[in-house]
Amino acid sequence: MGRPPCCDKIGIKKGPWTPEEDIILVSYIQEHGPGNWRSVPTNTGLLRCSKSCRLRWTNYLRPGIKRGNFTPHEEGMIIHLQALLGNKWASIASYLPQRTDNDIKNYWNTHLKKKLNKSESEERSISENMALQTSAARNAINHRSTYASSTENISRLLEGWMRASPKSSTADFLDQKLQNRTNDHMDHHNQFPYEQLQGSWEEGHSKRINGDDDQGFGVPKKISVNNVSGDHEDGDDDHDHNTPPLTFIEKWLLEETSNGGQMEEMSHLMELSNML
DNA sequence: AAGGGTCACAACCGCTTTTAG
DNA sequence: GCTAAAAGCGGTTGTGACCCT
Repeated sequence: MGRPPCCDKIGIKKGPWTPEEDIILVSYIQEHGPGNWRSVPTNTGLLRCSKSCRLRWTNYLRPGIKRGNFTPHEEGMIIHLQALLGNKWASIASYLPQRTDNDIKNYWNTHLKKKLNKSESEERSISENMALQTSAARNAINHRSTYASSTENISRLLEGWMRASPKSSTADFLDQKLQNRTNDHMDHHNQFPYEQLQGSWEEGHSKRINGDDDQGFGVPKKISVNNVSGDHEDGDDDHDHNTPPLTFIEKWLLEETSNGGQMEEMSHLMELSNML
């Protein structure tokens, strides 16, 4: 038959995680690595279901997560990607490696949706006067162009994003937290393998970006069909080693930045994305 | 200062897909 | 190949913080 049940539902704790629970979970993952979530509650004694442990790790405790305000660049990326991919938050998050899908989803629901609705209605009132086309695709394109022309030096930001070592605020925070709370127990700077965890995670991300991961996200793969050929054959070995090749969307963002608009190309892209 | 409204975000719920037995 | 649990994902909710009157 199937697998044994992961955890019985009786006695499962719900609600916000306490710092103590966080420490237990992080310590366990430090030792055993992420994965095999079924065994986490049993082995740690946490009164949480495996699902809750996984979510807590991926959305909050995982190293490399950037918290706090979204940069205009990130905001623009999300708007772009949402217009292209829809509410595929996990796929969108794969292009923003320091943000979680949950974070992006929350930011979209609380900030960007309202923002776009507002500007959309403003645009609609203008377009009524000017008798412009008001198809959703064109609206989306206009939003993107506004974004692109208003953000400063996106290509630099993107480059920074691609190269940034996610020595994260989360890691620092946890380091600090662990140090504060369990000062007597361990030497965190030596024992906490953030670099290892980050490394494996980055590798995974890089694979996804490159489309090498057979079990990776479907959407970027689809997009890679349209990928500009020659990305990998540009001959810059250092680039290949240090930064993943640019995907279709990343290239597009860079090009848009340098060319401030490209409405026709965008229309074409929207048509393409609608076909996918 | 107090109370009501709004916002932001962590966490949960439920559905779908993947995988182990 | 089938079944059932694990894992993944998107939608929704609960709650604390903040703002306004």
